Amino acid sequence: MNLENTKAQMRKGILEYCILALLSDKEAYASELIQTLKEARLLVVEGTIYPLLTRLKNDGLLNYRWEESTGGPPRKYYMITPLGKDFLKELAKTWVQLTQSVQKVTQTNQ
Amino acid sequence: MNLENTKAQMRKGILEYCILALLSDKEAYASELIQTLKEARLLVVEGTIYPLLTRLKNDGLLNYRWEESTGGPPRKYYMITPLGKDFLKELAKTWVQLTQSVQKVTQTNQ
DNA sequence: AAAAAGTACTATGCAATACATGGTACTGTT
DNA sequence: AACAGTACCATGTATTGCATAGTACTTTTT
Repeated sequence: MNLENTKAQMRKGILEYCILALLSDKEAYASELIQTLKEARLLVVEGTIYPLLTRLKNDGLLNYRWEESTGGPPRKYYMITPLGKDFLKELAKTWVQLTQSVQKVTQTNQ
Repeated sequence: MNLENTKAQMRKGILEYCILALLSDKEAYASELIQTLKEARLLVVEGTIYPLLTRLKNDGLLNYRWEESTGGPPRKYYMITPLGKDFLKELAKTWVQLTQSVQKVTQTNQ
């Protein structure tokens, strides 16, 4: 049992929600998302985010377009789809309910 | 991509926290924990909780004692250890930080 | 001009975990 | 004796975060 591992487990399933939320605000490419999440102390790495974006795109929650970069290779800018917005709404509800449940269960002690 | 699946993913890693929190309040056996979590709308099933309790026990965060039941087979009452309490404190911190991060990332939209 | 460094995307494999499923064992009721 | 209810346990599967390694393009350094 290791704390870092448990932290990683807690992050599971939340990334989808965070990424959809960020992209519902404005489109972005992968490295940009990593940077934003890092600033919010949500550590994410390339090996996590690229497969996740591909998954979300394959499921019709995201789309992307290529854009040339001033330096470096072209970027894939991801944007949320209407289906993605619907899904985001559900995830937001789920998240609120989950935090309430955890609150309820953990409040008795300390 | 399926909402129920994503909900399950969100629950991941939170169960450990919830169970330690419940057991820090008072000892309990598996079916009792399932019932309590159910009442908090945190759905858990046997196949999830038994391996989890065993894992926490093997890692020294929990202990148990057998107790005869008035009806049915004897029960394993689990209780938290000092190490478990330390771990719980860390998990509580982690959870607070995580919810803050999610808040930060998801607040811009809607 | 060639080499190095930086940026961005992609592919593969592993480990951890929630859950489905099926099974064992004990008690009390019919 | 058969059945239902309670409680615990074992095995296999799917999903997912992450480590690792690799490709491709551009700019800077030598």
